[in-house]
Amino acid sequence: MVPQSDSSLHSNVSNGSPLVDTPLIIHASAIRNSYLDSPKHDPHSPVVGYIPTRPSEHALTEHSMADDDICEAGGDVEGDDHRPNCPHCGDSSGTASSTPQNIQIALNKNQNKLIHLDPVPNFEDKADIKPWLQKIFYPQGIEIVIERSDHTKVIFKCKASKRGRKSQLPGFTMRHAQFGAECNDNLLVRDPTGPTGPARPSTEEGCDAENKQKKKRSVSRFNVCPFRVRATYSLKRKKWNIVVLNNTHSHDLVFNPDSEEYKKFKEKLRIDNDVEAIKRFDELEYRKRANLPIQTPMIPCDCGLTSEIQSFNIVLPTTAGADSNGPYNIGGAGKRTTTVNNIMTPLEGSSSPIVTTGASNMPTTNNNIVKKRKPARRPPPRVQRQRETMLRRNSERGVFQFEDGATHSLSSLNFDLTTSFIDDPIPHTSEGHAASDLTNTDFMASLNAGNLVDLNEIDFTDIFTKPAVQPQSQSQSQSQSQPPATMPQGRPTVASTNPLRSVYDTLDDCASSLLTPSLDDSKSILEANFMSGALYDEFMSANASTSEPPLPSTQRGDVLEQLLNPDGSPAGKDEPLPWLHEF
Amino acid sequence: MVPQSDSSLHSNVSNGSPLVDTPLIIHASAIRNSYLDSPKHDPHSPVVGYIPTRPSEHALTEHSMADDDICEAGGDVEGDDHRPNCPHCGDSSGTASSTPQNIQIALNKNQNKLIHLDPVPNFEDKADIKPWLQKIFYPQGIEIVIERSDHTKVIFKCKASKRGRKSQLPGFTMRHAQFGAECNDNLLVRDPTGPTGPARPSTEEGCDAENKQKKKRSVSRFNVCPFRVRATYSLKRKKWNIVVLNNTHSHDLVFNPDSEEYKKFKEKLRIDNDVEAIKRFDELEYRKRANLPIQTPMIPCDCGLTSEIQSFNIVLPTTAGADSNGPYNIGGAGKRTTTVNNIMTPLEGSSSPIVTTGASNMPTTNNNIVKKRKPARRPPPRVQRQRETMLRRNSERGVFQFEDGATHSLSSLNFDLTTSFIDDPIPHTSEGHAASDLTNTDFMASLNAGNLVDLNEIDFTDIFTKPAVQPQSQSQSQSQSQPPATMPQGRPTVASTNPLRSVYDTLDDCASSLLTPSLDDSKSILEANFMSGALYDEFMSANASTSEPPLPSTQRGDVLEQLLNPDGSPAGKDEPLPWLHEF
DNA sequence: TAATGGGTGCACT
DNA sequence: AAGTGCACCCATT
Ligand SMILES: [Zn+2]
Ligand SMILES: [Zn+2]
Repeated sequence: MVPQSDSSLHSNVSNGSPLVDTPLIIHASAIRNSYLDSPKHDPHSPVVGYIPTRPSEHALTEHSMADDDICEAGGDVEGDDHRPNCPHCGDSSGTASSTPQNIQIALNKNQNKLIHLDPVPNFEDKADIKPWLQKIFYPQGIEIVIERSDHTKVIFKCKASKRGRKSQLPGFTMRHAQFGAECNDNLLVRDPTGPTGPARPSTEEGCDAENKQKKKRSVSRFNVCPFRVRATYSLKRKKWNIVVLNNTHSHDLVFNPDSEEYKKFKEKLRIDNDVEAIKRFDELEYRKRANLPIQTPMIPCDCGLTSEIQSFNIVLPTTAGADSNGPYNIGGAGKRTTTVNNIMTPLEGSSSPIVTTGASNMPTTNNNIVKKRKPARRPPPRVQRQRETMLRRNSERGVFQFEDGATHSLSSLNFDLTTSFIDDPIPHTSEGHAASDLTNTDFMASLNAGNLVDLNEIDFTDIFTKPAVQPQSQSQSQSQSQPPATMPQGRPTVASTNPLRSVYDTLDDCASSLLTPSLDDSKSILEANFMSGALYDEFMSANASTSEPPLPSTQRGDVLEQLLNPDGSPAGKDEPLPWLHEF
Repeated sequence: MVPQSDSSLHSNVSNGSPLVDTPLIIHASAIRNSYLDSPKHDPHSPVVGYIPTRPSEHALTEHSMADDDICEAGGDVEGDDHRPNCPHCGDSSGTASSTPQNIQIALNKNQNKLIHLDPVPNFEDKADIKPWLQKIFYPQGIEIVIERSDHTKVIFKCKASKRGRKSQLPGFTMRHAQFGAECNDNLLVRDPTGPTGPARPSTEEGCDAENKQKKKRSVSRFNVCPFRVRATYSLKRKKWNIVVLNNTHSHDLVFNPDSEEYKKFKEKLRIDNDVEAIKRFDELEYRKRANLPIQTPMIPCDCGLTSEIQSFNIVLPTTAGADSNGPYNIGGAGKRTTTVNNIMTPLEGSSSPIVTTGASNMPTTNNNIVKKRKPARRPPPRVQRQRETMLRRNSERGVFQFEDGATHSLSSLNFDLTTSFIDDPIPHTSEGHAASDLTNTDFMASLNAGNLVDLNEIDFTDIFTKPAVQPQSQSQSQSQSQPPATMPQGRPTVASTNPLRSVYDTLDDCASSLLTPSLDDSKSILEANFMSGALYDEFMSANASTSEPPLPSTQRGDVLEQLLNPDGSPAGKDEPLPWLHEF
């Protein structure tokens, strides 16, 4: 039934955050996998535009022409007729390709914020997805857990933060103060997020002002973070598709190398002999343990608008339609929003409306930019094979692209532990948790100077594929000398602090539903990405402000060399890596 | 901290239903297991009195004297000093026995409604507990699921009802209408019960009156039923203890033989060759499938106050302290309360106070009765062995005892499917779901005529014990000719419709937190108990009003006979049992 | 410590 | 953004 479907859709879009989000375009990063394999997710769900990558070898030929298309999102407002023909959108016909006007339609509708991680490995096992995602999100300070899964779907979300008092973790644990009793009865009402945790309402004990200070109120801290990663398996395409649903967090992003989950993850890397990843994470761990405010650069964006990614840190005010009735803790976030918005955009944390429709607010010039950029970014089909390897690499870096064509990492990482970890779902009225002033424009801008091309990245795709698939991957990894397809060919990296204010505004709109509180300025804001190591080198050498020495050459050995000489890399993760001491 | 403990306690008592409940005394039914093994539950939680059974072979000798004691509940109001010395209450000293004044103290406090299922099998495997409980609760229309478990604890609760439209179950499924959009935003706030389900708030779509009639609002129906069964393993005693926490339901009790869980349960019975149980459930199934308004008699009470068990069906109004802030859906239940109370006690669904303190309302005579009965019911330690078998039997019948000494089944069962199944946690303002008028006083009263002694009950304890333990059980089952210890020795069954109004009132108080809505009078009210078959026979023959023919003799063959001749019983559960046609 | 309470990962349905 | 059954946890006392 249409009403059924529509209402269903609304529950996700309008209810959750009825805000109008600008469509996001993932940076079609690397991989041999055909985007044609992406599963059709809920046709009623708004689909974001994306830049498809090269079709895989088994890709349907009729889809190869979609190479330059943009799978734009169909808003649920008008209906679902204007479904794009993008395979991501579930179009199995594969005959019609998305047209520019489709993009316009998509942009002009209320759309959810979905980020397609298009080229993903051909996971043979559902269990391979999580490690792959962990590689991407751990460096971003995001610990993912499975919210739900079945044969054809895995929903990831942020791990619930440990509530209450001091965590059991030894060293510094970002465990924050157990938030005082905030009388936010509405919180749980608004937060249906946690599918597992019981919604412990703030009962009388919780809200009656100065009741027992300890507030034993079994603070069932509902997991309110709206961030989701949805992996769906398309039986038709026989491929997993991964989409970031809400690139938004109700908490700080903190990499915690002490978490049990991370240890398991790390152990798996060792078992898989994933030396490159091990190195990367050893680096991360060292920085973390040394409490070094080292800033891992975020994945630079080829559009030169990297700094705009900061808008992701903006907590938008509750927007029209959602206000405090949304399923998410919009109301609570609204308070933080004020703080955050003061940083990026002085929206005054109003539960309003500045955000109407992302696309509508977006100047057409931006749209045009998107459209214009796509072709430029997309090499002709004949370079397909070469690009695939590079695309995969970037994919593993967690590189994504906005509609403006900018590639950004999904989130920022706060390495500094001094920050009171805001895992408190209860919206403190600017309790200080959301202390904020992201005056790191310089930092972000400096990232633009980084060289985006990394020829020494190891291909991690094989890790998640069964040995049988590895030969293919191996051969692909040989073609590392090719620049990543994510890099606009011949298109110069635009170093801009705020050259495209219109785009900036667009991003703000896009982040209308973001809850991520601002990061304390006292802490270092880090944009880390799991495969940013080499990029980091480039960045460090190119960016004097951070003045970080380049990583040792071991970081960039070619694939075979590293695979054959796994011990050549500093695998000891608990002892400071020599080359890390330089930081 | 006392305040800490108190608040914790209140969250269960005062918050959930701050009503003052009269302590419940389980009918120390059969089993060889020593009551000494019962775990000490939260010392701050009100403990109900109980009649301990014989200590087991490994029972501490110093506890055998507690045989005639009553483990009374210590209210959390005054503190926890007056802890009874009952092993159930966690008193490991075992030296001092509960005194009558202890009972008085307990009765005079606000107490939780805890029902100890004292003699339970010595489960060797945690997984054996659920089937054992299923035997007890399935016939009562209660499908239990595990809410949480670990090595030392299993918490059961009612299975969440299937929400939304027609269930997938073939025949009649008591799935009711997907409750219309009741704007009960508070509901979820008040219902922290479900530890697993997300609290889907009634968002704007849910409450904005006539929004899409379908109300797709992914009706996350929080599982609001407060009913809990807690099985805890005492490392000290090396024994499992089982307690019914809230003998209260936010829904009708309907036996659904079509549920998958039930089928599994039934299959397990077959695997275990539990012919007697299979027969019992075949009978239940037949009645259900035939939609026969056959009334399975509730377990008669030896105190002659069986009809008072009906108070369990009373939904008490939200009481002082809890009102709508309780963790449970008290507010919603309050509305139903009106309906229900109109039946049993015209409390006018007020959130009030007729109920103050169960004990205080209870005449001391009742307390005296309890005290007096204990000795009479408790044979001297020397008959210990013999009684254990019988005790176990009654235990498996789910026989419980109130402080008044009456033994009741825990709940009533509504077999009639025409009833709109009230699994809607959202409190309808007397939407008709809680249609009610329990004018079955005659029926209930007639139950008192039933013969309580059942010498033909099979001992099911073996079923849940490993084969290694079976020999013991087998030998025990030989002593069936012994009357169950639960039967007052020489004490006549008191047939009373309402002879003890004071006790009746007490029971009302006791049920102050009950949420179970009234049953439609148009449906048959059934008090079923899994081992009630033989009792049923007695009842049928003794009670002309129901005029049910006695069950075939196969129902009462002795243990060995049935075990050796499992095929002799009508195991075909899908075909009507011949002897059931008579109903 | 044992006991008792609760959060939450996550797959089953 | 399936809901929930269930267990592995953790926290408190
Ligand atoms: Zn998050
Ligand atoms: Zn229930």
